[in-house]
Amino acid sequence: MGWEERLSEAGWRITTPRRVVMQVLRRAAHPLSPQEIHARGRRLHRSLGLVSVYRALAVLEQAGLVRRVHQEGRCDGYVLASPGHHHILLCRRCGRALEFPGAEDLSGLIAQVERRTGFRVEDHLLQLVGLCAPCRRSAAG
Amino acid sequence: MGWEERLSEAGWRITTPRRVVMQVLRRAAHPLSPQEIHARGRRLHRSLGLVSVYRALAVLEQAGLVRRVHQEGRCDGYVLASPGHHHILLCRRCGRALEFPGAEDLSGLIAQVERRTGFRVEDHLLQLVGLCAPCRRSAAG
DNA sequence: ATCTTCTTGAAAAAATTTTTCAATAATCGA
DNA sequence: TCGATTATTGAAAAATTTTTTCAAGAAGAT
Repeated sequence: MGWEERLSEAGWRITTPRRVVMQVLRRAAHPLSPQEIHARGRRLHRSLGLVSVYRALAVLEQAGLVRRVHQEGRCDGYVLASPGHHHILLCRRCGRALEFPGAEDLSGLIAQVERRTGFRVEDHLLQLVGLCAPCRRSAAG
Repeated sequence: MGWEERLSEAGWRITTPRRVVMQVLRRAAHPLSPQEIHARGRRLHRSLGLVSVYRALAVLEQAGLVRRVHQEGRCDGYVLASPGHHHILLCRRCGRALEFPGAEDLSGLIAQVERRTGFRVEDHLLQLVGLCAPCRRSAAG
């Protein structure tokens, strides 16, 4: 099922700003801030307003089509999100963001946490930071 | 080793704003924004400026004494950080933040990621969201 | 006690995000 | 395909958050 269909089924309209944001993120090699999305988006749709980028991101994030990336210094980056749970791999050199599928891998850890703390874990945010394969090869750490 | 010593050894001075921020966070039951830290801090030190809170947080974070908490909507919350690597447990009901020690628990997952993607994982950010023990008992989901 | 230099607080500037509102465009039903 | 309905847009303004600047003040070393 395509993203447009998913948006529709969630009750949202398919509009030009939303299409443009998706397209910009699809082509992006690394997480983009609203400003960056706006700048690139205008090349596809001249009259695109920054406000609409903010609004589109909010809607797309709610629909699970887009994901916010959390970094030390900045938390304003967005990437495309595949359906299902994924972890994020962030390359500290080229900035590329990769998705890594699966949530089961954490079940052992989560069970341990629940046992020791009495916490009931419902969700999680996992981001791994390091060097992607190409950057590993081409560079001195 | 106390935090003051750790700060000193890292080359920073022990100042009133930094002391106040630490004290406020020590007493806090949940992550606080710079604004909130400022408001509470002024009760301990009248002339405390908001700018100094921002600056103190930056320094304390660099020194590993304070940690920023990343949430869906807001990423401006800070909590005290214990030495060593910890994961964060966030209660979605009362907002409390707990630390959970250990990084080894992820080694299996990390090895798997490295094997499958060629990524070299150097660091990670893991936050678990759910219900803490008291909230589990006292509340309907 | 004094000197050096890091740090502070206030004001201002910059940057980011949200609100408002009339105009526009997406979807639905005929 | 054409209207009618209503969500959505873009621009301006407002609100909020964060950073910069700089003279005055305080921390730490001698």
